Amino acid sequence: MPELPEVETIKRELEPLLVGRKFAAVSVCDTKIVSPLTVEGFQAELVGQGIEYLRRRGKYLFLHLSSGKCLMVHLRMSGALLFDPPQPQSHVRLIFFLDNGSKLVLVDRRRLGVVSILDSEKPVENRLGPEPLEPDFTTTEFSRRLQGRKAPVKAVLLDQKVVAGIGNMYADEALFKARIHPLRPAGDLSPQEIQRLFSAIRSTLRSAIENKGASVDTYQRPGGEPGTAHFNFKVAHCGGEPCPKCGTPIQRLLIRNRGSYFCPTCQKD
DNA sequence: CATTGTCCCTGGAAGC
DNA sequence: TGCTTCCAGGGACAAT
Repeated sequence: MPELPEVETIKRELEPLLVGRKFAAVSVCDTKIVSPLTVEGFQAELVGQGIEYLRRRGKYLFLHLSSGKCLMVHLRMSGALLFDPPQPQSHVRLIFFLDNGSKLVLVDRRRLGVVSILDSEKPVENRLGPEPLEPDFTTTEFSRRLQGRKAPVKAVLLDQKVVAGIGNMYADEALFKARIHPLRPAGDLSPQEIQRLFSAIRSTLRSAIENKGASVDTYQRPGGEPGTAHFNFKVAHCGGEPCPKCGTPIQRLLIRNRGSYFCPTCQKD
């Protein structure tokens, strides 16, 4: 499930392969993914367009086109962008043919992924909070965004308007590292806890990027390789296993219908 | 505005 | 063995 580190990895690895290329043709294998555009409308926006640069914002990926518009891609749960896959793939939704004979294939087993053509990043930007690894994300800013919120801190971390790019796995990992129980009301955290969580979010995401993302489900990099970040997971998807710090079995509970993993000893209520 | 619940979607696992 | 049911979860959206 691509979260910030996975999308960042995909962006970095696709960048040298795509920038400077042109779209020669586009095959739409699943018309739902380009909705509300028609197949013809989607193709008309892309064919002949050059790819000038790539940008990631939260879990969104943008390919900026020579027309000034951009192709927005959100992979959601099961999407992947594969560059020149050697084997025929199942669940192919879109094929982008480039002017050098290469192709970029969007596969998405569960069909939750979203693709659209936008005039700018603005509509997405307006829905997102700060980038957790950029300088404008500070403890003061983070603290201000948690202020007064009564919802569980785990739920608030998943709110993309608070911080962009954190998903279920990295929220659990950051809370464990900061030793904070996922059900604590976000607005009740002490300044020390906010500082710990702030640092934990950043170090968890940075380390995951260094490890090229976590291949827990269907995530694969554009060349088909897995990431290795999941080998460092302490709690995420580790229900029943002993906590690496104290040996207590990792517990799982549902918060807003999201499976949440934590150590009941290290993360006190 | 903050918060909560529902829906989308499908392959694999679990249950009968 | 074969069928049905449940589950994973990001984010848009509606309701309160």
